[in-house]
Amino acid sequence: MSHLLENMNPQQQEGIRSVDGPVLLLAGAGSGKTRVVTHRIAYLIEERGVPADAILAVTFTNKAAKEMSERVDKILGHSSLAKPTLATFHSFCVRVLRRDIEALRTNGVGLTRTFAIYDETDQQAVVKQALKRLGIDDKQLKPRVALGRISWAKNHMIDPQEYFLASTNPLEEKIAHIFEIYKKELFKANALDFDDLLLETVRLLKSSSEVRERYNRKYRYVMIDEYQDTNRPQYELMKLLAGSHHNICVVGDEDQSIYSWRGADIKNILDFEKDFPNSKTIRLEQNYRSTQIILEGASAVVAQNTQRKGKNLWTAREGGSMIGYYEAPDGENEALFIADRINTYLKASGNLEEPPRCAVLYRTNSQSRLVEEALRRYQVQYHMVGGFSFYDRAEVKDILSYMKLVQNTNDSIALGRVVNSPPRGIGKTTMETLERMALTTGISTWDAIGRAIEDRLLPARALTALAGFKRLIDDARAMLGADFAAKLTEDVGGLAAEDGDTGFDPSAFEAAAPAEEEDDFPPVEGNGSDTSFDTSFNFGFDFGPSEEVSTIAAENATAPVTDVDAASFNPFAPVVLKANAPTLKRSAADNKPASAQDRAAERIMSDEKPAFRAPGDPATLPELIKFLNDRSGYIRALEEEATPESFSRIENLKELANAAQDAQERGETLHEFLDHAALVSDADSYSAEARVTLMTLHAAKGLEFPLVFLTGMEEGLFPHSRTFTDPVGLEEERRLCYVGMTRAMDTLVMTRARYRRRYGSDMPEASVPSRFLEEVPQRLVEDLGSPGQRPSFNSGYGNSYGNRPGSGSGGHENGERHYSYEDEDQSGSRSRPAATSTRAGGSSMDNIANFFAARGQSVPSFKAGQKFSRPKLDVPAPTGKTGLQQGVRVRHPKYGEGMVFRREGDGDDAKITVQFQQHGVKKLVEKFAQLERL
DNA sequence: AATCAAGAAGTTTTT
DNA sequence: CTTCTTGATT
Repeated sequence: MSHLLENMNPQQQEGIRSVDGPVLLLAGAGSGKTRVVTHRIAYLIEERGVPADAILAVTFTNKAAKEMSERVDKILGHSSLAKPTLATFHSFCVRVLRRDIEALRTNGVGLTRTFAIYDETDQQAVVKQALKRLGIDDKQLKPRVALGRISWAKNHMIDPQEYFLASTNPLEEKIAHIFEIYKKELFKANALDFDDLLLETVRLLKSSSEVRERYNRKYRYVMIDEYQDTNRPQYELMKLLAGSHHNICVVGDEDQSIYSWRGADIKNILDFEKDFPNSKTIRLEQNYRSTQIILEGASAVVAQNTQRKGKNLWTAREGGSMIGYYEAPDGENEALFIADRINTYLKASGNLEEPPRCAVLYRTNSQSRLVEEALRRYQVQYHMVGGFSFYDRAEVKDILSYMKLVQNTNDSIALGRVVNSPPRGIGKTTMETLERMALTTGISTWDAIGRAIEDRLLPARALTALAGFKRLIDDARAMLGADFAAKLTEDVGGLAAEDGDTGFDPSAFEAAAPAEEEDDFPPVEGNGSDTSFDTSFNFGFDFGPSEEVSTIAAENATAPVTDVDAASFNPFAPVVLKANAPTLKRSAADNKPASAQDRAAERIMSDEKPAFRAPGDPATLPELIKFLNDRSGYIRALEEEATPESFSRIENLKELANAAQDAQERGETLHEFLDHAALVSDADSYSAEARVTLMTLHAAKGLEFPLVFLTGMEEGLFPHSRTFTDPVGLEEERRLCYVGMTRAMDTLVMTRARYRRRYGSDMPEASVPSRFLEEVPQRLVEDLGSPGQRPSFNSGYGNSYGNRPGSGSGGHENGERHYSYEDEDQSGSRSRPAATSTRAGGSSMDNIANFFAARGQSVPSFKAGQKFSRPKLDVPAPTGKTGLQQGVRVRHPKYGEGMVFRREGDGDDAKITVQFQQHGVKKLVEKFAQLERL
C-alpha cells in the first residue's frame, strides 16, 4: 500500500485514490479534508506519475491555499521542484487575465494586460461618481447599497441591460443606470473589480477556444475546495476548467456554507451529481478533531436547519469536558473573563503535550476591541486576524495608487486619489472641470490633463500644478522603460502625434539615475528577504524548473500520462517583450504608432527580471517607490507635519519600500506587487504557531484549536440582526455557529454579555441570549460562574436554569472572580510594559513590518517598545516615575540617539522634548514616539 | 485652495 | 467610539 494511504480510513483512502473522472467529496467538519486533498495531490504525483504542474487546486482564501501548499510540500519532501498550482479563485484568474485578457480585444478595443484591480473603496468611488452624474442624492441611495446590488447582479451574471429589463421599480431602474455607468467607467479606466476577475476569466475561456484548450491541456487534474461556497461564475469556471477530461474533484460541506451573501449557491454542491452523471461521491463522516460533547452540541444546533440533507458525523473521542457558558454583565466583563481564562490556560500549558493554542471567535470585527484590551491588560500576546487590511492605510494606499497610476494612467480612481496628495494646488474645481472634460470627450481623466495643458484650458496656476504632476508620473513611467534613453527620442514623436505631449523632460534622466543623495530609506535589514511573501502567489508559477521536472517525470512514469505539448505549455511563463522588437500587433483600425504609453505598459508587464540594473535599464520596484516618495513630496509633507502620526506614516512607507525590496528580490514585477496588494487580505496572516488568535467566525473556517471561545452569543449580534427577517439568512447564521463550535478540539466556551454598548454610546442595551445557545442540549453545558443574576441560557428568557447539574446559581457567593476594570489594582500594571501583539492590518498593528512578518511561517518576533494606536483604554502610559525623565538617553527609530530635555504632562498626554544627536530638538508625544531607553 | 470645526452616520461576514 | 462628510473661515 502506498505510504500516502497509511493511517487513513477507507473513505479517505477512496478519496485519495479516486483521481480519474469527477469526484464529489463531502467532507464534514474535522473529517480530515485537507489531509485527503493534500495526499491526493501527492498521490497523483508519486503514484500516478502526473507532473505536478498539471495539477490545479483552487481554494477560496489565500490562507487555505497557503496551508495546502505547505502541507503538500511537506508530504512531497524537499526533493520536488515542480509544484502544483495552488491558488485562490481570484489570484488564479488574475494570472490568467494578466496573460491572456487581450484575447478578448476586438478591433483594438478592450482591456489590456495592464488592467487595474479595483477594491471596494475604488468601487465606491466609481459609484459615487455615477450617483453624482445621475443627480441622485447619496443619502437617498447609499453607494454601499447600490454597490451591493451591482455585485449581486454580477454574481448572478446579470448585465446592466438585463438588470434594467428585470427591474420592477424606480429604484431598480436607477441601480441599472448606475450599474451601466459603473461598467463603462471601469472599462474606460482599464480596470476590473473582484467580481470581474472571475467574470472576465469565464468570458475569456468561453470565447477563446484556443485559450481554453491551452489551459485544459495544461491542467489535467483540477480540484476545487469549499465547493459549497462557489457562486455562479466560480461554478462556470469550474466547468470550464474541468474541460473534456473531467478530472475534477470538488470538496465541500453543505453545513459550512457561509458565503451566500457573496452569491454562493448551495445548489452547486447539491447538483454536482447532475452536472457530472458519472461522478463518484465519497463521504467523510468521521470527525477527528472534536470531543463527542462538542460535536454533539454543534450537531444539535445545525440540526435545526431545514435546508440540509443531513449527515452523520461521529467521533471516536468520547466524552470530554462540558461546553462552558459564561454570562457576563457587560462586554468588558466578558472580555476580561476570556482573558483570565486564557491566561490560566497558558500558564497551565506547561503540562500539555502540544503547545497551547486557543482562539477567540466573534461575529463582527468590532467585537475584537474589548478582547484586545483585556488581553493586553493580562499581558497576553495575541495575534489578530482580519479587520482592516494594512494596505488600507491611507499613506500606503496613496503610494500604491501612485504606482497603479504609473502602471495604468487610465486608472482614474488612483489618479483622483493622488492628484492632490500631498496638496499641490489641484483642487476640487480643477478636478471637476477635468472630469467633465473627460466625460464629454470620452477620454480618461489623465488624457484630459494632457489636453488641458496642451490647450491651456485652465487657469495658469492650475496648469502649472497639473504639469508638475503629469511630469512626475511621466518620469516614473519613463523609469520603467528599458533603454529609455534611446526610446524616448524615438517616442517623443509618437507621443506628440498622439496626444500632443510637449516632449521629453530631461529630468527623467536625473530621476532614473540612482539617486542616493537623500538616504530616506536605509538598506533593508536582512530579515525580510526570506519571509514568504505569499505562498499562493509564487507557488506553482515557477515554470522554469517545473518544466524540466515535468519532462523528467513524464519520461520516468510507468504509464506516460503526459504529452509534450501540455508539459511545455506555460500559461504563466515570462512574457518577454524586447525593447526594440516591433510592438504588439495592432489591429488595422488602430494603427497609430506605438506610443510611449504602450511601450511603458509593455515594459511594466514584462517579466524580465534583471539582477542588476545598468544605467538605462528599467528601474527596480524600490527605486520606483523611492522616486515616488521623494518626487511626489509625500514624505516631505509628512515630515513637515511633524506629528507622531505623520512619523508613524513615514515608518510605514519605509516598510512599504522594504516590502518592495523583498518583492524585487523574489523577482516580482510591478504588476505582481500590486496584484498582491489588491488580493491579499489579513486573514492570510494567520499563524498556526500563535498561541492566542482573535478572529471572526468567517475567518476561522478551516482552522482548529484545542480551546475556543465563542463570544457575543446574543440575539442581534449572533445571529446578526440583519438576518432576522430572512429564514435563509438565519440558517446561514446557524451554519456559522456550527462552523465556530466545530473549531474546538477539546474545550469550547460560549459567552454572552447581558448588557452591551453599541458604538460606545453611554447607554448599554440589554441583550437577549442567542437562540443558538438554547439549541445546545442542556446536558452538555456547564455554567462557568456567571456573576450576578441567574443566567438565562437554555431556559428561555429569565427562566430558572437551576436544574443544570454542576452549575451554581451565579452570584458573588460562589467566590468566582469578578471581572471589571474598576476592581483592579491599576498601580500594578502601570509599571509593567504593555503587552505586545501582532495584528494583520487593523489599527493595533503597528506597522507594515509586523504585517509582513506575520505573514511568514513562524510566529513573528515581538519587538519591545512598539506603540499601539487603537485601544486607548489600555495599560496606562508610564507616568513620571517610570517614564522617560529629563537626562535619560533614548533612541528613536528615525532620529537615532538623543537625550530627554524636558518633560511635560502626564500619562497619555506626556510630551517630551528630546535633543537628538543628528536631528536636533524634537518634541514628541511619549505615547507615540517609539523611544527606546538606553 | 486649504484647514479646521462641528455634525452625522455607521458595523456582517471577504476575494 | 470612530470615520467620514459637510460647512465655515482664512
